[in-house]
Amino acid sequence: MTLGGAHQTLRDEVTKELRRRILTGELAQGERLVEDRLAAALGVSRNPVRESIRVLAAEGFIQVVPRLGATVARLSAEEGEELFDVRMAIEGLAARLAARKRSPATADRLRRLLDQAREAVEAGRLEEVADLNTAFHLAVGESTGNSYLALMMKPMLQRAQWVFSQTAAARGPHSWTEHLSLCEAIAAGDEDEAQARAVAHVAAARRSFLQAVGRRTKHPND
Amino acid sequence: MTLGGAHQTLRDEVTKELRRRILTGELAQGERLVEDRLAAALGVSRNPVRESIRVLAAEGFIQVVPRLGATVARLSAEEGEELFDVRMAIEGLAARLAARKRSPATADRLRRLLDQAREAVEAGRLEEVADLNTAFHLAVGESTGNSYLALMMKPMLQRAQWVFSQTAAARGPHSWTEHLSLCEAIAAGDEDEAQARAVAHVAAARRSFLQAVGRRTKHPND
DNA sequence: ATGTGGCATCTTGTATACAGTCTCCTAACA
DNA sequence: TGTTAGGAGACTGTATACAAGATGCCACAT
Repeated sequence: MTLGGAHQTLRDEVTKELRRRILTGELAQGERLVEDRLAAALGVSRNPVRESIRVLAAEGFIQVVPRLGATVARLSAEEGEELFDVRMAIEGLAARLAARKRSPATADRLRRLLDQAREAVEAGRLEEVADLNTAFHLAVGESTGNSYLALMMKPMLQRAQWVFSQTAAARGPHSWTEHLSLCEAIAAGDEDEAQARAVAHVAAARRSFLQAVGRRTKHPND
Repeated sequence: MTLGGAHQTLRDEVTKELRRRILTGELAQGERLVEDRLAAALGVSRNPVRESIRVLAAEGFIQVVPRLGATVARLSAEEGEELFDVRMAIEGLAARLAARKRSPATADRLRRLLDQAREAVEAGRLEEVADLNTAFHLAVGESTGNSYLALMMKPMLQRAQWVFSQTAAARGPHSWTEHLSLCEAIAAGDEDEAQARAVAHVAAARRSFLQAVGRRTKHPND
């Protein structure tokens, strides 16, 4: 098949590939996903494609209308902005719980991800930077030991990555500094500070987003 | 087929039916889900069953191990308790945003759901009570106008329903009173109060849960 | 010119078939 | 008695086939 590398199941490979294409914009918002064509393009049968579509629909990347077919979901500016409200609540909680449950292994893992991200930035590997950014946020969620939190954060963070890639809203070195300070607060076990820094980080991301889409928030008092 | 009623697609019917069986405990934790047998039992082919399994796996109800098969997820007491942390964050946010965006239609809808729940309680229709409880919480999420919030809340609330059904932790009339006061705070547009009441409601639910599983929380300072 | 009915085509939904892998039992051997 | 090789059965992964609904175009009528 066209998909490279060692794989477990075609279904998983297809899911990853479709998700990647959506995140990078290779598959545009609203684009129709015809099972036959996707299957042929990926060199698989329709079955793995169909199962992938269900998964990505559950994650909110694809909209399915029975009998009519699947399309890449559309992402309005409002929907993009709304996501930040959810992120602040969830990632604030995640940072707090991660700080509460701090361990050297966790701190190491977070710092290592930040190192990798810095390297990727210096090498100009943009797509990898975005992936590592998401991985860092997810690692915070996983280090809480709260399995459902981690489970729900994964699609949320991927969606956040999508929001940024779709609006061409990039964040500069500020983001890295914010990650680092969050990491240290977690390592220090300072729950309040960790939550505050996570919330501030997401709020800063929202400002970048709003600037990119050229709108003002209607609720500046958040 | 065995599944009654008018349906759009078998896939959706199967998903609903499997979810229902998991929520009611008809399908027990850890129980193996053999595609062939499920398909035969529901009178459909394996394809709709497989697609359903992917959806329910994404929702966290089913665990899938490639080449080994699918099982109903296991829910430890710890995982049950952890869910309440997420719920407090998310439902607190939902209540706040619902209050901010209040409308007569929203208030009507919430009150109507509470009425139905009261009727179901009086008629002793337990399963319906649980469904209406979930529906109320979801309606709060939907009335925020934040589509992603509503999307992520749905599986979360279904999981919460599962947690309660699995631990035989029922809540008495307190729950109804708490819903009512939350409803009024939202209708009044009092953001702080709405959030506080939602958080308090979930916290009360957690106490019921902990009492049912006979454990003490390790973090009474939340 | 315009609206409408019907047919051809495309696409999804569902079922069936086949292949590969995992499990478990059995039996032979140390 | 314990251990391991082998093989039968069971189940998942993937592909293909068929059924049915949706779309769009064209001819025909007005």
